[in-house]
Amino acid sequence: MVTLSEENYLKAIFHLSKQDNQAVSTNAIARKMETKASSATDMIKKLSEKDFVAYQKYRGVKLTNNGRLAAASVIRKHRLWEVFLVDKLHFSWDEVHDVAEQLEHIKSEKLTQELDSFLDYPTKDPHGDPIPDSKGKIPSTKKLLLAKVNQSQSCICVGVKDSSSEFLQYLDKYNIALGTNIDVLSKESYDESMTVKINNIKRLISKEVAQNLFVKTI
Amino acid sequence: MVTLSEENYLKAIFHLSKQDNQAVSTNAIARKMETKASSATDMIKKLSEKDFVAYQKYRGVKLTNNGRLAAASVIRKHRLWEVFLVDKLHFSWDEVHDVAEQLEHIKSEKLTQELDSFLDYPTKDPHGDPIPDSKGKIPSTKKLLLAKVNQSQSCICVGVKDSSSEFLQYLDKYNIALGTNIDVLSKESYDESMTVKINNIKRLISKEVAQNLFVKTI
DNA sequence: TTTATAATTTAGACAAGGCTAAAAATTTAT
DNA sequence: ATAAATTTTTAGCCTTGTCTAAATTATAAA
Repeated sequence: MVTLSEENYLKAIFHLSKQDNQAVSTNAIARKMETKASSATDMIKKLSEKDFVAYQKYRGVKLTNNGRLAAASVIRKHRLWEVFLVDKLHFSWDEVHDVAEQLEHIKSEKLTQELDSFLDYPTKDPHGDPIPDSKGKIPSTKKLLLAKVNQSQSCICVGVKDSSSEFLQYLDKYNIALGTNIDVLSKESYDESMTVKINNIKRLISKEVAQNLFVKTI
Repeated sequence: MVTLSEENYLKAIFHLSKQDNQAVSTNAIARKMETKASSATDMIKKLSEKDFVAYQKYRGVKLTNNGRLAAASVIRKHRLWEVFLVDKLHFSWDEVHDVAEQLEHIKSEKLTQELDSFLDYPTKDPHGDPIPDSKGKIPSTKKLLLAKVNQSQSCICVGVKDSSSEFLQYLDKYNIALGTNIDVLSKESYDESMTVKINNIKRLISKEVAQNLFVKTI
């Protein structure tokens, strides 16, 4: 049995630890939940008690496998309901959040499954965020080389193909790091170079660079 | 602002006071809510405080207009969701209750309206119960003469056609009053009399009586 | 019309979640 | 390496909704 409040905390922790399941600080959780650090500490103890998080005093928390599944389940429901509201009930994408925030806590395995089927197994919610499957697996937007990204598409840097220090230093020099947003403005067919915008600054990227940088589109 | 628990109590009171908005006892409420009389008393005070019920110590409660509207809104949502579950998500009529019990508390006027429209403005839920409209009005199952009720149907006494004192005295004598439950066991075609069960006692009702008693089926 | 029984309310306690203020641990800066 | 600043935890209190036990009021029976 997981309470409504616990579900909300799990969701918050999940979103904060996003990428590599890093430890999340008490303050970060409190900030996200719009509550006080002392309240967050109290809840962290409960979640730890129930084996949803691994907790060490003053060291923050990490989701356990258990906790990750519980969080994914709530997020799955939230996003499925968003699809329902937009696709079937004429809600606009900016109206769905508050209602989905309530609907995500409805407990019924059958309901979730049938809703998923009714909506024809969507993989993204109206905001483009991926919908976890019934096993809690999130269809990660798969990475591709920057060179493959189309004109006027945006993407986020997620890795490198060439991991030589020369290349990494090059990236560093031009402020390209994991998570950096890159807008592809135009592509030159002659030399396969591209003009991009990074941190609001236009740059020219050569074929060599574009073919060694992994991104995911957004 | 009405809490989840308050909504459940309002619903219980509404169902208990059904017909003519009679006063409902603390014990009856506690029984329906599967809780203790002392807890019911506590909640009754809160509901009274918020003007959802008129309360006199030791005398039970009646819903105020306010309370009736709030209760009807919850029941409306409950029944609309039941229709949704059965019509769109392949639930059977006996699986819907627990889920609808959760969904009925979702707060969003737009959601309710759009759901109503999506379902094509149903007037009855899958169990045949009427769905209150957006103003809280319940399409009352219209009354009919007892003589018209079919075999093995149950109904509730709601009025008389003949209001002579002779007839009323007759009804009194056999414990038939407003709200009395009548099960029609069988009908005799020869003289149009019927065998009914009232308060667990079998009785024969003549054509004359059956044609002067209004009931509604349940 | 008293008395016994049943219904209702009050008093005091508890768990869940949250808050404030103060103490303790960790980081950062000198 | 300390001192100062920040983060985190603890302690104690509050509210909601619930419970048990005891007191009070209503109702039914003799």
